This record gives sequence, C-alpha cells and structure tokens, in this order.
Amino acid sequence: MTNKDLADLIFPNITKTIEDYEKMYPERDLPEGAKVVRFAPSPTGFMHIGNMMSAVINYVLAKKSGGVFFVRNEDTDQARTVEGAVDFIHKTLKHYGIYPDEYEYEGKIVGNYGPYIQSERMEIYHTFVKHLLEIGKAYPCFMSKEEVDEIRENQLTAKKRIGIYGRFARFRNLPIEEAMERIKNGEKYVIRFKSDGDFDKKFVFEEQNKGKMEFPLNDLDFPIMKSEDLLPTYHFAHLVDDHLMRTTHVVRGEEWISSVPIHYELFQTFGFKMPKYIHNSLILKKDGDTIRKISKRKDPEALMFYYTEKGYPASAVIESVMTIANSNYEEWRTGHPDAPFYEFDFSPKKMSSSGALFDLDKLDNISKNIISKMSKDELFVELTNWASEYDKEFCELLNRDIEYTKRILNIEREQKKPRKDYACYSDVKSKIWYMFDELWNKESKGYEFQTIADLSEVRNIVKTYFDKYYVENDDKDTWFSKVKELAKEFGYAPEVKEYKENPENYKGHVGDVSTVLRIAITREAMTPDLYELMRILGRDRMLKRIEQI
RNA sequence: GGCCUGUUGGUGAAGCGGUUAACACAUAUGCCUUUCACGCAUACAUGCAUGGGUUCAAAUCCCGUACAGGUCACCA
Repeated sequence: MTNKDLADLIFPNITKTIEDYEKMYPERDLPEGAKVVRFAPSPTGFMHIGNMMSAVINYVLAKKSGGVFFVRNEDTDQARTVEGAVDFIHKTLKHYGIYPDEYEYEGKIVGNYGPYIQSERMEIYHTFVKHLLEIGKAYPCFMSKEEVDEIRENQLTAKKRIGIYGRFARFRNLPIEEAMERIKNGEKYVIRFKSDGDFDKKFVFEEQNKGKMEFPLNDLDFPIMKSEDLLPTYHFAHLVDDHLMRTTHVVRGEEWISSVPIHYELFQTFGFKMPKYIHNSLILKKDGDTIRKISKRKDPEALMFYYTEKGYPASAVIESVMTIANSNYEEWRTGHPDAPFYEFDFSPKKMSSSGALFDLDKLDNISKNIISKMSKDELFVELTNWASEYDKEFCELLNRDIEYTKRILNIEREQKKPRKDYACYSDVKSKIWYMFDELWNKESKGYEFQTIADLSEVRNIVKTYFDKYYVENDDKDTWFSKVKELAKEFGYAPEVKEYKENPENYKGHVGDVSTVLRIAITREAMTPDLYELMRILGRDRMLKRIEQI
C-alpha cells in the first residue's frame, strides 16, 4: 500500500493533475509592474469599513499599475454564511465606483481565471490535496473535535505551545493500511498538512508594509480540508487560488500576519512563488477609555449601511478611507484636488503600522467640502437619489417643483467660498424644512425669539417691516438698508460696530431685528442668507406665516 | 503561555541622528459678519510609553520593562 492508494481511496474521481491546472491558468500576460490583486471577502457578515479599506487599496494598486483587480467570494464556511451578504458586497462596490475586472456574480463569470466562488472550485482543491497525499505531505487525521479541544486546554494549563504538532499529531505516522481501513469503515477525518518545519529555526520574510520580519518555521499540522463538506480551509484555498489566479499582491488584514509561516511552508512545498503581502492595520474604535477593534455588532459606523443610509457621498467615504490607509494621501490630494483617487501612487510602506481610530469628524469635514463644491444640479441629483431610497416623503417634496428646490439648494453655492453645512444628505432636510409649506404646517416647533423676548415688540417689528419697508423685488443692498431703517425706528443700532462702541445708547442692533424676522419666517435662528430666503419664499407665503405669531 | 506587531497632542499623523516636533481634523478665543456657516488669525505635545545605553548630539540607533493589539479552530 502506498500514498497513491490512499489518495485514490479518498479522491477516486479526481483524474486531473496540478500540472493540468497550471496549463489552464497560465501566467498572465501583463506589462511590467502590473499588479494582480484581489478583494476576497467571506460572506459571513455584511461588508464593513475594514473590507472597504481593503477593496479601495486593492483597486488603487491595480488601477495605478495597469493590472487586474478581481473579486473572489470566499464562501468556504457554509455554516456561517449570511443571506444577502454577497449581494451587498457587489452593490456596495458599485455604489463606491469600484469596478472589478474579474468577478462572478448572478451566474455570470467575467475573467479567465474563475470560477471566482470558492465553493465552485472543489475539484481544483481536491486535485491539490490529492497531490499532497501522494507525495506524503498530507494525511487523514481521525481526531475528534473534542480531542483537539482537550489537547489545547492541556497545553494551555501546562503553558506549552498550542496546536497539533510533534507528538500531538497522533495520526501523522499512522500506517497507510490502517488509515485506509478506518476510512473504509466510515470514520470521520480531516486532511492535515504534514509539516516538517522546525520551530526552532527562523526564516526572514519581506512584508511590504513592515519590511523584514523574522518568524519561526511552521511545525503545525494544520487542517487543509474539512471533514463534513470537504471544503478547503482558508490557508489551503489561499495557496491554490492565489497561485492559480496569478495574484501578485495580497492585501489583507493584520490578523493574518501570524499565519505567514503556514503560508510560507505551503508555497515552499509546492514550489510556487509567493505573492507579496501587504498587511493593513485594523480599524479601531474608542469605547470609553479602551481602544478595541471596531465591531460590527457594537458600532453602527462599522457597517457600510451606515454611510449609505446617512447619505455620505461615495467619494467622501473613499477619501476618508484613503486618508487612514496611507499617510501621504492628504498631501497628495491638496496637490491634485480633482484627480480620481486611484491615480494616487499608493505606497505600502506609507501605510500606518498601528491600528487607526476611524474619525467620523474627519469624514464630516471631508464630506462637507465635497458637497459644498457640487453644483446645484449635481446636488439635486445626489440628494434625490438618496431620498428616493431613505426618505420618500421628502423626495416627493423635492421633486414637486424642481426649479424651486434647486433655488434653495443654490443659496450660497456655486461661488468661491460656498457654504459648508451639509455633511451628508440626511442633514439637508433639517436645514431647509421650513422652505416647504407641508413641513412648515406639520412642524410643531414653536417660535423662540432670542434677544428680543417681548412678544408685542416682536409683533410690532414684524408688522412694521411688512407694512412699511418690505418691497418684493428690492435688490440686496436696498433690502438691507431697509432692515437697518427698521432697526433704527425701534431703537436698535443699524450697525453692529456702533452698538459695540456705545451699547448704552441702544436696545440692541440690526442683528437682533433681523433675527426676529428670520425666526418669524423660518422658526429657525440659524439659516443661510435671509435675503435669499425671502426672495424664494415670496411675499404671500411670508404674510401667511407671520399671521401665526 | 508561545510567536508577531505596535506605542509622537483629543484624533489621523509627518519626521528615521542636529527642526522653534510639519500638516489635516477636532477644540478654544479673536477678527469678519444681519444669524449660522464660510474665510482669516491665534492658542493647544516643557516633550515623542518608560528605564538604561551608544553619541558632541536621539522622537530618530541598541537593550530591558510596561502597556496595547493580533494570532495559536475542521472561521475567515
């Protein structure tokens, strides 16, 4: 009995060889320096900000180098698969303008290195496992899960290294005959890699972000194929897929760094060239006094839903992520204000090596800048797109009179120093609600006049203004000089400076008077330019509103 | 417990042997101003986790310590 017999017993239907696959998926014909990268999420949860960062980094690397960016669905953990996760991944990528060159979605395969869904690559994995069995580098292991757990606990209490290695690997030297016997008897088993690494020896590994690192050689007999569904484990799928798909650069989270010895040994035994590895630091979150990994369960901003629901422009989220991912990005951006983000020359060395807190304030700032630079037409499109999904009622109002809406959106916009008061589209309603009579009438918000608290004085000011001073088509200067006259008539300084110099001579200043008008008309103390608002609202609607005071 | 990584202001960080320790966000104050926002200006690390060493000189190099994170699954 030989290894070959064992391999044939386990995989009777595998007739291809690894050389066959080598031919099927040849080296890619790409220009010098082109990077082949992948975004390889597992559908065990919804796409989160860490995934997004990884996707963005990969995309930039591929775009900038004229390479290939593909999406691979790592669905080898069938039990934890979440319904809708795959769908959400593709929709999210699209929403953020990240278009993969190769992918598999809704039954369609684009690209010559597929399938791009791991569960559809069984035959390939099995061919590779079979090869390992044949050359004696893998073996079936009949330990139960309980037994493995027990070993770990004992190791833990004895303060020994944890894992299946050395004498803990009880089945690695099982005679082939006995192994075949047990299999024929229907015993459950996993296939483990038969490591011959020496933990006391070190090897040097060039990691793209941190530079040279030294690790001990792997000596763990880690599982490469699971017992129930015969799917590969991550480590093995990584080897097979990234080799066959000819990946040149693997971008993955820092949590993978400690698996490097395993991957190193795997690639060595097959004689495959290892891709370059870029480990990006985790996104952290401050929780009270402690800092921890951002959590999908505890932190709403971890999931990408958060940003789409709040209505942050896609580019704002990308800018934010890039800023965290690479320390030179902001500097580059100031020099290239209008360049697409993927033209940035991303340098793995410039990635932060410690985990970063995701800063929502910074996102707001970036986003405000982006929205402020939009034209009224662009904003209108973006806003109504968002509203059609997340605030249908508001969307109808916005669309009822498009020109009217655009006039509102255009206040202090399309100029050198535009207003920056929207960080996201869900902010808009709370800033312009009073421009829509439906919302105005529905709103229970009362009037809170500020400096001028006396209601009869308020009534008087408002009435006098509309009776005596207000003319619908005044230009801005005339309009304002009339407000000043109004102020003077009631004993308020027409110039703020004047008031500050001699406060005892006045009851207040123009600002107090215009605030009265502002609140009477909008019920808000803080609004954009009052003159613009009044022009857009028009005389009749204003008169109707002031009756309510 | 083993292995790996990290530690510069509230946040993200630049700096990589000689700097007044960049820049951005946030915060505070002032100016501008009909409110708000914008813009402008100013302030904010007496010190680069900590102890020691090397050096004329260290945030920058070396060693120890502390703390934090990651990993050690038939999860990725």
